[in-house]
Amino acid sequence: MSSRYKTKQGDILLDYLKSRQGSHVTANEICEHCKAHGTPIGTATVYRHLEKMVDEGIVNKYNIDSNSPACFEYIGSENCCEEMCFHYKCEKCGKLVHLHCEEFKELCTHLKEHHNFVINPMRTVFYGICEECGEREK
Amino acid sequence: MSSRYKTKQGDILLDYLKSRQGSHVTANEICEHCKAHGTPIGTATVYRHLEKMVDEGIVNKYNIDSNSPACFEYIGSENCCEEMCFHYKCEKCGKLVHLHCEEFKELCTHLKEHHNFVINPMRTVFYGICEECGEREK
DNA sequence: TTGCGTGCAAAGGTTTTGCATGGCA
DNA sequence: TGCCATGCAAAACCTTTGCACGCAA
Repeated sequence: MSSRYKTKQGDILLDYLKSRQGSHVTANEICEHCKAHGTPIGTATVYRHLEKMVDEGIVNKYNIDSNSPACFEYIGSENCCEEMCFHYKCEKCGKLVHLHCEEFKELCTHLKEHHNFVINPMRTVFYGICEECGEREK
Repeated sequence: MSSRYKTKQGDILLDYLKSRQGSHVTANEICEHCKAHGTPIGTATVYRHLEKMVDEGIVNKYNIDSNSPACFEYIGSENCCEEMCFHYKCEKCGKLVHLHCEEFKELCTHLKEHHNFVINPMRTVFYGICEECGEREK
């Protein structure tokens, strides 16, 4: 955490998120995990930390369905930002893939020039079906 | 509606959704509209119809943010997929904008050809800062 | 000591559900 | 007549907020 104060709860949360890197977690799952490990953390605290991390760009938040809880995923701080990478997530297997691609850069430029929209690559995720899952369905 | 019974409420809802084709509406907006037009329809009824229409595939449902209401959009029975529309959402003001754009189609093609990823435009939302909010910050 | 972090409980907002009533066929 | 649709109110859920207390620096 790059919060002002370093706290036990912040450390635990960050560690847990890191340990789950590559998959996603709900706020409730985090709470359950902490409780099960003898260090319960209040829901509000969990949400407050998650929000902060999302702002910092080290965690992504996905809203899959308005009725199911949001999913969070640790993505770290070093990769991406200036590199203009983006992510796509497979709706079938849940795999999250990082891509560096000129084509995406072009789209960003286009959005900016023609639609005056400055994209935030950290938060934008493409949903769809990945190669493996596509093959499997044939 | 292709429900079992044809009802006044079903007709009104479908008509309204059709009249808003190309944009999206929340359940609450629908309720307000109906109330304002002298034919109030219960929230539960609105949701029940929307759910049915989504199942039938004539309406799309977008979940932008876990805290804001879901958006619904009439797409009819045939078009959608070839239209390749997409959405972008402003992180500042929360505005959701709906675009039909060739550039996006190209990105989809590219992702498919070079990365073997078949994008789902229904679910993909671009996040960033819109024109107005960008201006305001200068 | 200062002021952020925490946790509880309550609030806020969206969506679903139970149930009695109304309306279509 | 039989059964689905409706609407109200309440429930269910996720998430945020208010507030008093605890803890880091």
